[in-house]
Amino acid sequence: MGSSHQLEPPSGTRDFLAPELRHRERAFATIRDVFERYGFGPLQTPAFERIEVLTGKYGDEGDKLIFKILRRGEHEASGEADLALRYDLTVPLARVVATYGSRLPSPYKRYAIAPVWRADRPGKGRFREFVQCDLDVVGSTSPLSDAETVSAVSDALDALGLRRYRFLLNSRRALAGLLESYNVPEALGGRALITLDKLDKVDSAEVAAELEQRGLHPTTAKSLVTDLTAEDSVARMRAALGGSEQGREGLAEIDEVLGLVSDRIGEDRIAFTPRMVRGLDYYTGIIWEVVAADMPGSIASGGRYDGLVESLGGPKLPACGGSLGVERILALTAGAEQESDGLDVAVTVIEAPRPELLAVAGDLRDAGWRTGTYLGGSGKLAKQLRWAADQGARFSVIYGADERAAGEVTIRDMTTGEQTRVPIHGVAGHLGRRGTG
RNA sequence: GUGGGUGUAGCUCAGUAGGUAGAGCACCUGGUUGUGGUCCAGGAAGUCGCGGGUUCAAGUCCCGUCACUCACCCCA
Repeated sequence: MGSSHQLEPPSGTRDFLAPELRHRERAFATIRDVFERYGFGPLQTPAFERIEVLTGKYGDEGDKLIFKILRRGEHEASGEADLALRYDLTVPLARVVATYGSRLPSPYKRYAIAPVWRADRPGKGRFREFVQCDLDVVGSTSPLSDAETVSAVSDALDALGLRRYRFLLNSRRALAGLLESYNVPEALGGRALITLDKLDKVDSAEVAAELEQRGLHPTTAKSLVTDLTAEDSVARMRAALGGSEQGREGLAEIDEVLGLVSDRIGEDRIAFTPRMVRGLDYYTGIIWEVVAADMPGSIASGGRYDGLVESLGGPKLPACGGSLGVERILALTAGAEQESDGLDVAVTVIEAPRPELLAVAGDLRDAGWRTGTYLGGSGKLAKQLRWAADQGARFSVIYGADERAAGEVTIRDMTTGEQTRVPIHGVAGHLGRRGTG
């Protein structure tokens, strides 16, 4: 009845009813199992943090997207915020490491599956409240830690049944080297990289124009765009990066990670992608993201952030990690395996409710069958069978005057319509255990 | 945050030159007093997103607002 939108959840947030929630929780459990198998342990932190912990970590754009919480009490009138909802799970992790330092195992490998909030404009596959599945290694500079996070994310995607995805691999150092090789002034570097990131969506001439508009020399802009879009762009990049110290370091770390994970996750599933740029300011080395067919944006991402813990006042510890965007992954796997949300067995109630019905239902439940009794107000069997069918029940139990007199119940197979009379205490025995046929 | 589109019954939508609303599906009841998924008959359901304006009269025109949506921005 056409009432107001006021009662709907705020835009960019959702209510989850049973079928969808089950699907989600199953996915979370799958991911958690993979992470545990890699030896990561769980961590839970508060939904909100002191605001100064969050600001300045995500870049200017990112800061605008932080949900702020106003001060309360006598300071309320000031309109200032002193707390904010977490924007991701990585910064809270860095805060934990800064707080507990040496009391944590080293390296510290942790995962977290929890909601984060962004004051973003919602859109397709884009929410203001969504769950991230993060895993990170703090305290290791070994390329193995980069490789293992990539590998774990890949395993998780496989376990979720995702097929068509690819890792794009790059390095902040390689990007810095790239800018150096092409003589892009440092001040323009950041914006130039973001512009380059558009190359897969936008026409290359437009990208070149935008680069010029940002202050690059026309010749620089053109050669950058040409080299990045050429057939042999990877070869051209490798050549260009060879001319700079940072470029060589970047290439080396990229090759090292590629060499470590290619066998495990498949060579065709990961590639050095010179134009791939990640927005978050805190990355310092390897960066990667996962793209999937039929989904704009990325479904997972990560990288190395060696300076973040220290910037929060903690020890100078290297770190790397990654995060899966389950919301987007769930959108891809939804419907693929539609779980029946209802009942296995529906127990009808023709006469007044009787204890035998609960006994039969109890036996079935003990045997693992998801069993429901009719709780509606109709005494008509037709209606109750319809209810049973709506619930997706494979069997219905019918218990009326006839059956009661004989000490039996009728079991109706809802797909074939076949009916059998069995002794009232033999129902579970007749159907067996759930799943064993 | 910027620009475009949409907003009519639970869902998908129609609504012709402004004259206070329609279809399909779903739902409910009955045909079948103990048998669902077919069929037939009937029924219920909308202050036409919200607020204001023009008009004798607005779902229809104008302004505002909110929501959703597409592109940009950014991201999972």
